[in-house]
Amino acid sequence: MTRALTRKGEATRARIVAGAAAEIRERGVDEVRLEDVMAHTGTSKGQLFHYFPGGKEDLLLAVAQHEADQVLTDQEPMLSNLTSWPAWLAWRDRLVERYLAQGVKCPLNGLLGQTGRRAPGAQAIVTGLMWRWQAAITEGIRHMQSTGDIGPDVDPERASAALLAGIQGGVLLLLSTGKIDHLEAALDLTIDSLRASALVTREQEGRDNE
Amino acid sequence: MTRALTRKGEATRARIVAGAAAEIRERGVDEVRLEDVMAHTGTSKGQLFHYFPGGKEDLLLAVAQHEADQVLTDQEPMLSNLTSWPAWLAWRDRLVERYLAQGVKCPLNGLLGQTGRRAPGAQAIVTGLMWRWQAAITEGIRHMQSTGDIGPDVDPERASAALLAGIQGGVLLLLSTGKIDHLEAALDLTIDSLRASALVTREQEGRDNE
DNA sequence: GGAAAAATGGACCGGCAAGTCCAAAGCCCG
DNA sequence: CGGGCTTTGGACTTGCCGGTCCATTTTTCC
Repeated sequence: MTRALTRKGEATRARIVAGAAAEIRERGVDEVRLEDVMAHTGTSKGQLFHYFPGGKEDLLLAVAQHEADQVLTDQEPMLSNLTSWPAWLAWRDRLVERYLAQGVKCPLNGLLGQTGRRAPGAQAIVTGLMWRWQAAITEGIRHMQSTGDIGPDVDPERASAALLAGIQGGVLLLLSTGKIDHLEAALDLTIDSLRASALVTREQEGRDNE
Repeated sequence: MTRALTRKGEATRARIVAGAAAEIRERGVDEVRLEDVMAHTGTSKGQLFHYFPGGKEDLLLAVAQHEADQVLTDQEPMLSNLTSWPAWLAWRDRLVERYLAQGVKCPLNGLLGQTGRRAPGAQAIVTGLMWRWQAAITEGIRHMQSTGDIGPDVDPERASAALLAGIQGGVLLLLSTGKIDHLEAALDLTIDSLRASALVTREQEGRDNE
């Protein structure tokens, strides 16, 4: 049922999504007019509604999915290999670098809370993104626990929840203040505290051996 | 220059701001029509433009200021008295309680990033809010340092930046997932790590005395 | 090579909501 | 009490923009 797209159609559809995404990053979700997308991608209104029968909302959904996936791929291969402290730091640096470059243009920014309530699908996409993101971090913490680099008292779910919150808040503060400091502080302090969890354990072990 | 408002005018203006704020909390910024505000506050279009010559944007600005102030007053008197660990916990509880109650309706949510770029004033209001918020936390940390409840190695600016990021991210994740867990985790783990900073210092002192 | 399906272009419609305007009413103060 | 201000009501204008529709061209596939 799904397919009736020729190769050309596929390409056009992809061009529209990419162009719309760029436009949204530039201007913001609710500033983008279908007309802008048409101009930016060299397409006509007929095409837009051909490929996205649900109109704007439909297109927005596709863009959101596209961008959500992008967020995670941008963190690879670091995010999936949080297996040593240098790897964690590399991941941290990638995040900072990425968001510094992105600056104030957050494509998914508009999809939260009420803004996203009108499009339940968009909400779901963001939720899914957060879920996958946190799962990857949890995985990393578990691995570090297995090697003794993170103390066994740390609750991986809770710790990853806190770390993800720090990241999201850091980005949000970057958006509103233009400063990267909050993101850096949140990452560094949270990661440091994970490292400390192992040290404390080791100290205790050391003491036990005395 | 500022005043040409009679008492009645003042009251009407306040009624409009309060009503618009309520409407925005309920429906979201970009879903609210001037007409809704009129209906909700029993006013006419003439009045709206009389009190807010700049139209919708002008009104939105007033509402934003109103809500930003509210965010901080809601945390008082705890926020200004972070002078003992019980006080910190009380503040933490207040935050959780407040955002749990607010749930998914964040009035300032829409003002960030691109959405707020069209209204530079709104951006400034949010930035100001964040700045004041962080300053209060910094103050609390400094005080705890002065009593030895937080280690001297902690950088108050950096720590408060991280904590604020955790809070913002926690609220954002509450908005998108409906779960309060992230906010709680961020608050608890960050505060715990502040407590730990004092313990480490004490341990070191203890060892120095050995 | 030709029919069916997909892709494209763009004119047109319709509704919605912000903002304008002015006339009428009410309030303040000498 | 009366003139000039503020306040109020609401009809009207206006532009915008999403969505519809159909005619034309291109592709696909037998």
